[in-house]
Amino acid sequence: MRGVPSILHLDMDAFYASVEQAAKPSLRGRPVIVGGLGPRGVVATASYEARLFGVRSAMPTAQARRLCPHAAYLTPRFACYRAVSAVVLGVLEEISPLVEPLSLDEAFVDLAVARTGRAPATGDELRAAAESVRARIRALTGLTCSVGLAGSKMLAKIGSERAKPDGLVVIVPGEERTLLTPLPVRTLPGVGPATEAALRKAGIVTVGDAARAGEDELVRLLGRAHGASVHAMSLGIDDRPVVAERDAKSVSVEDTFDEDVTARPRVRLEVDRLALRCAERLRAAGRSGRTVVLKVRGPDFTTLTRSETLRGPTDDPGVIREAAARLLEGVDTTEGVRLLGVGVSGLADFTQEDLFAQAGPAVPAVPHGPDAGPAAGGEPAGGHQGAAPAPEPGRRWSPGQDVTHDDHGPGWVQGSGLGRVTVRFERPDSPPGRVRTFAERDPALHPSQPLPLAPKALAQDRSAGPGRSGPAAPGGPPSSGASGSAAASFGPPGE
DNA sequence: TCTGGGGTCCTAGGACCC
DNA sequence: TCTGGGGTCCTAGGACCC
Repeated sequence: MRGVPSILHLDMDAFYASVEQAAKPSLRGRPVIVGGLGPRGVVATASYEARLFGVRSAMPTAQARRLCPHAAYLTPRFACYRAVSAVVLGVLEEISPLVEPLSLDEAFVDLAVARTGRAPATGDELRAAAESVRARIRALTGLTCSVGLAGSKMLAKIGSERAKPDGLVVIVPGEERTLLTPLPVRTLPGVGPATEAALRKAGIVTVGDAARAGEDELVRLLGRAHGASVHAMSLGIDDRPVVAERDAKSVSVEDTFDEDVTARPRVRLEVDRLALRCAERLRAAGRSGRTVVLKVRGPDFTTLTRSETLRGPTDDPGVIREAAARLLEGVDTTEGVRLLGVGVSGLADFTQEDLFAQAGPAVPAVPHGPDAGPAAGGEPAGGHQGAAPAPEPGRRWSPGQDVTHDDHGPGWVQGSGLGRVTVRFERPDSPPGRVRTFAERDPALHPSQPLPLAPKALAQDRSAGPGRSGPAAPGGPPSSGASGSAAASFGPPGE
């Protein structure tokens, strides 16, 4: 808790959808939905135009299609979102060394620590710093964001929520309780559907109710840590510091199949693939871990996990694959599986080279008792039963994907099927483009890299300086570093 | 209309050790 | 012969977040 609102929470507005609209001129002002497009996909982000039809994040895409059939439905392009996110983080890091990213589109910043010179100290200076951040992000990316300023993380986040879209809300220290009291308990971080239901049963509906209930009662209802935390938050007490650089503690990959997979050999094959993908990610991150986790979700959506801790950390694909395979032998999949996942936790900073330590489990392997492998015998050796193949990255044309045609230049895939692909030829800085249709195997059509957003805005920013950053912006001179790295970071290929 | 993928943190029970 | 408490590690599950 601080006497000045020096914690900033920034949230990009409808981030994935807004990036798509910035990259694809024909989609501006239209409903855009980014997410999984398969039969079991869900919405990741809906543009504000799509929200008018009731489409929300986490909604099944099939439901979104009924609510808003005329929207553009696009597959996420994470390489592009990561590049834009890097530009945004660059802006934040210009003003403070203490930046804590929460995801590609959200971050906390501690404004009490300056990158250069004196940190903004008064309410007016803090507000000016926040407005300059918003203006700079807009200039560099063309995108809008919402910002909350408060004396704690919780309130800064509540502030940015209330600022949406494209606004700034300052929560003045001293007014926290008045603001919080009437809000639904669900507003507090850590209160989800289950906690909300448990509290409602006890007659606790608002933040004020929770504060009045007292810590002992909340601990009784929610358990030690959770109860104490909800109680403190309900009083506006939140001393969590902004923490930069947090090392990942686990790495995992998972796939939901278009149809449940029942054939045991196919289940084993998918677990193998996932284990190899997981090892790749681990190695790419330069990490290794001791505990291998297998995740299995059945047709009824119940999920189980099985884990095994090795004697030493590993990033060896073979070791991870064998551990995952051992774990699978202890799981009955005769009813079929909806999802499989493989993860590694207990991450170490270094890669252990000791092969002996990697060779086996730390505890005796899964006992080969009566319940060790229930399905092993009666498995129909059958074929693949129509289940869709695992996603093949990059093989098929997917809606939203960047492409280049030898004659027509850069564009993006609007749709495909029946041996044909439709492509719209436009760029972030062009007028809305035309659509052309090709054979799926047309040798002149190639997957390509995302183009940088708003190059005009970038050029303008370089020649004229930051348009609205105001007098004596505390972030120091507009660095060309952010825009330079912006362009550079569009280089590396996505998957 | 059934419900993605990547994470984090907490709880609880049993094993094992002192 | 019976009884005890604390600490750590491992496993499994669940809630929550974006």
